[in-house]
Amino acid sequence: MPPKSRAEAMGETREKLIAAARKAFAQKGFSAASMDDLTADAGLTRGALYHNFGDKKGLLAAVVAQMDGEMASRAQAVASQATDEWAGLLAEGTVYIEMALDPEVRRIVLLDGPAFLGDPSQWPSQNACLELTKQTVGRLLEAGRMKPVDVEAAARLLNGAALNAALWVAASDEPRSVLPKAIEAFHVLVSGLLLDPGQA
Amino acid sequence: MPPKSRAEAMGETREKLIAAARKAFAQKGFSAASMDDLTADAGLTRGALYHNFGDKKGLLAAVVAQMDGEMASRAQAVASQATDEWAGLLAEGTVYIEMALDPEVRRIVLLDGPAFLGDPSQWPSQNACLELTKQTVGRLLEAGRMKPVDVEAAARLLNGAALNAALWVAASDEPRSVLPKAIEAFHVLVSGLLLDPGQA
DNA sequence: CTATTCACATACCGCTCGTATATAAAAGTC
DNA sequence: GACTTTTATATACGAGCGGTATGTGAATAG
Repeated sequence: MPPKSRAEAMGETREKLIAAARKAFAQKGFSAASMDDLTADAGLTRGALYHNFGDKKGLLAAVVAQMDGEMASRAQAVASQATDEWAGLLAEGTVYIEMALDPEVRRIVLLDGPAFLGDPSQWPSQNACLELTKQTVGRLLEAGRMKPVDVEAAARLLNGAALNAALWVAASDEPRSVLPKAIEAFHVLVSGLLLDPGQA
Repeated sequence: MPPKSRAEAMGETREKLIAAARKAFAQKGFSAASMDDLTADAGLTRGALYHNFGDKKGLLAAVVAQMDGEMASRAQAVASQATDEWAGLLAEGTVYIEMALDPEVRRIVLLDGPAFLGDPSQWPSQNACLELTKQTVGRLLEAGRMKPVDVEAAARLLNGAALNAALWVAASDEPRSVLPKAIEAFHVLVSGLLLDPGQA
């Protein structure tokens, strides 16, 4: 094994810290997670953390960016397998709801992220999930299949509805029985955007 | 002025602390707000706070309960003036969006509340806003004007969409020009729940 | 009038984040 | 290849935080 170059060694520590932070933030929440414990868990100290991410919020931003990217690519993979654009939008929303059942996603991306980093539209990661939904909505509008609405407004409402549905499902006593209700209600709600109900 | 009874004196300190907390939480956010500063601002010390609310989260819960109640009563007042139930639901959602433009509401009820107290459906305050929407949806379902969906699911999705729309509006560069877009998109989306589009 | 309760203040402790400093290894230079 | 510089990480320190344990004086009860 050749000696690691400086750049790739630093990349590894960044990955280790982000992985440890993901676990700690998901388990204890952002504000209750200790940076001493977190860095020790990664075999490092706070020195590495401050050098790489500036401060605690910088680390959160990096974690959120990573998870947001993962979520978006998964959503895109699902949507691309749909038969048409409209089915793709429905599938995209559905998979957002399902992904938000993961406690890690819920706590970090949906709760602590907005509370400590501000609105997702201003995140450094550019919020890949929201961008993806905007593109899908834009294509549907161009195809003349949707009522004329503002693209960004529609995307925000769709994401908001999906994510809130997921929070509800996750907090319920029997998530597995509540999930289909949430998905069905989401589909009904989204149908309001459809221009010609006969096409649905 | 007669000497204050013990009970009403305690009520006054509770009110003073809640008022000071509302201001502090809105300005600095829950986690950054200092309980020493906050209580001193109310002319008290942390002793009063721990005696009345148990801990910092207890104070947040009390603040959220108060604000949630205020929002629900305002929404009910607006909805009750609508011509029919359907218009009432639309008006209710619209006023939620508008209320969420208040920075105090946004920060405390929409961001810090869920992050530190968990899902709104489990708040001690019982979440009056959500309850109100559920009742409205329930009446529309009984009247046969809505597609058959789960009441709670529909209410959660509607609130989620409205609140997320508000977060988007508030974070935008020109809230005043974006607000009507959000409201219109909300109305279009909600129309998906309507059974007979001709009635809208 | 005495005894008790209790609402609030004070004192203290462990822990946390951020910074300032130290160190050792890689990278650059000739 | 030796010397200097850069820099990625570790260490040390201080200010401030929340929570608890304890003190205190006024309102209540008998």
